[in-house]
Amino acid sequence: MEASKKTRESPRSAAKRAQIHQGATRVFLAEGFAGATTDAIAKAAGVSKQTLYVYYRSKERLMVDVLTSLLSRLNHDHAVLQDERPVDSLPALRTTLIELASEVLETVSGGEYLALSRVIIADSPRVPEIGRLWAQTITGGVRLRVAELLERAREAGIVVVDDVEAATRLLTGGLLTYILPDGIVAVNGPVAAPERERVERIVDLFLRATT
Amino acid sequence: MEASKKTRESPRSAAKRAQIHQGATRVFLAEGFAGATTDAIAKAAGVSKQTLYVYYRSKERLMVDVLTSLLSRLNHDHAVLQDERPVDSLPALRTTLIELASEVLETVSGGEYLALSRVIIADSPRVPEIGRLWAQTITGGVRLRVAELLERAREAGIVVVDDVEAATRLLTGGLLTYILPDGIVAVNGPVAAPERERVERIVDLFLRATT
DNA sequence: GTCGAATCAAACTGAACAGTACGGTTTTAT
DNA sequence: ATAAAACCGTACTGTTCAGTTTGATTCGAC
Repeated sequence: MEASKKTRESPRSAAKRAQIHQGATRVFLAEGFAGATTDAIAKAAGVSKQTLYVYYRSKERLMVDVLTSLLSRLNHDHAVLQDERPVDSLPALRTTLIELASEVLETVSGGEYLALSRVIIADSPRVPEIGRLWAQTITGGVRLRVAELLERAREAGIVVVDDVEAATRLLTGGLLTYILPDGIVAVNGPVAAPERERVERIVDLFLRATT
Repeated sequence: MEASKKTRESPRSAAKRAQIHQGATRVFLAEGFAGATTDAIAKAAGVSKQTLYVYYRSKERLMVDVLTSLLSRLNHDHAVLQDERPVDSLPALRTTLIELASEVLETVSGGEYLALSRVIIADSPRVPEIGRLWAQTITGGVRLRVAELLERAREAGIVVVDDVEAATRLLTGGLLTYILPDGIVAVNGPVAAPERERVERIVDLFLRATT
């Protein structure tokens, strides 16, 4: 038996809260902030509107919570952004970069990431901190990661780069063009991620500039 | 029915229409579609709401008109996208690419382009043709242009590129990272365009991969 | 000056929607 | 079994806003 006292705080049951969160995620991604009505969210979550307002004080709070979780989840899904990877030989660096690129492009070309980005960009004037978080999350994270890999490879004498920042921009930007200017407005489902071979060609081209 | 009489067409005076158009542009860029009220637009244009609805049948029509004009204007401002440029020597190619990059980055980092992009991205689910137009307008246009320049340079034996598309993506993407993932959510005015020297470094790095 | 077209200001209509109130039903703990 | 807590559905409130109506005023041609 638990001796926990029933403190009357906002969350009564974590499961219910998750259920609302989940329904709201679907509706916000599909409709954006303005387009998502609280009635629709309640219905999608299988919950009465009343209950929704017990768990979340306002529609805006709910959305910030939903977007933040989504960003955090998308970020943590990327082992390649966290794990140690070998860069101690040119083939190793090449493999690492290709893996990183493929994995990230996979995520970023999914309908979920694109829809999320659309919502965040639209509302960034109103909720600027979410905008900043978004910019840091995948694209920014990848840039940091690539910069770090290149730096290590340079110290190991594998590559020659006098301007790590420029090199990083070149590679990450080159990869993301497949998604970002185009996919963001391609509304009909996810956009096609470039095939592995194409990614390899870009990485190889990039490596020609650094050796 | 008599086809005689005077057909009451939408525009009565081109000047008034332009006046409304101009006011609406300001308000839409600042507030987005949802945030812009027709009252605010009428006020900004110095026109009564009544008159506004004489010239435009709905708020949506007005916005499509405004966005389309903006895109077209931004596009035609770029001489470097239209004019013939020399690529018959490596220094000439280099200069051409740097000029192209600088000019485009100048436009694209301006608050107007970023605000416009935000609005279009937000509403692309509702008005997909504007989204497509946007993707083709500057970023897409630059990509076509760079591809063409590289192709010509390759035929002239100036550079070695076995995959023009990959090379194009690498360069344009590398340049646009300065703006696109970051600037789009940086709401406080325009974002800093990279200085000339930085642009030169990216172009030089890119050229190392193609020679 | 006169007449009609264009414009203006302000009030109105109807719909959408965030958030609340309320009365009834289910769940959970004891 | 019982009561409290959580939940449900529906209806209500107040507000915002696109688009319309009204009725008055200005402008331009003749």
